[in-house]
Amino acid sequence: MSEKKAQRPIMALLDILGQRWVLRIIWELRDAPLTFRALRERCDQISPTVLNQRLALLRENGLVELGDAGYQPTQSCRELGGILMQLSDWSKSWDQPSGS
Amino acid sequence: MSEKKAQRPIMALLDILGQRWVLRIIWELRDAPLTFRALRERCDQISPTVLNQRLALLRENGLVELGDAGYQPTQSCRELGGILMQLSDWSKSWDQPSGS
DNA sequence: CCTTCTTGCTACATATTATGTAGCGACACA
DNA sequence: TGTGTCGCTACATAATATGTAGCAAGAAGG
Repeated sequence: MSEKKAQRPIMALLDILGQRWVLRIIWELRDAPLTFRALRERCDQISPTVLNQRLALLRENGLVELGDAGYQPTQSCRELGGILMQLSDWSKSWDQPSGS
Repeated sequence: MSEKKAQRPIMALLDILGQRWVLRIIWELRDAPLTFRALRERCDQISPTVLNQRLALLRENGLVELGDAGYQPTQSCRELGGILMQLSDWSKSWDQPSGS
């Protein structure tokens, strides 16, 4: 496949989080486990192809796991989710443009 | 263009940060301003087409600005960069897979 | 004026990635 | 034997990124 892997952890992390839908998936799993299909609905009906690719990636990297109730963040990822909560807080005071 | 804009701030933010190279760009600008070309080099020679698109996006959203010394994060974005630093800290204790 | 830098950025053909829709195989309940 | 769910796959089409070349503008020197 000839894919190069980032050397420093932060680079590897940014590589993963920077992929489309990844941040969103982690965000949607923040509260309760979701089934594959429920997760699709939360993510604007993302195509199952990509959702599966992302979930595989997140599972390989120990961020998400599939339990009885559906997909859920691992213990490790829950700390990461806490950081996303800070993003949420920050975004509330963020001065967005009012739509071109 | 028919692009839909996310309603809640966090969604809008995740939409932006979830685009390829965006997290990386913000990360690379954390210390000192960088010129367009210097930024390209830092980002593994990302194609100028995409770099320009992302910089335009970040500028429209008040996250990055072009000063005399090059591109730099806005005051607002510097807080966001602080959150990325937490990601960096977290990544150090993150248990990555040892390469397939 | 004429080079020779560097700057931000654009053009465009090619390659990679995502979307949308249909549906499979397994399991549960009736 | 239906009817429902589940995770997930196939595949054609559309959207996005890559890689390379190069333009126009500004500064510095001769």
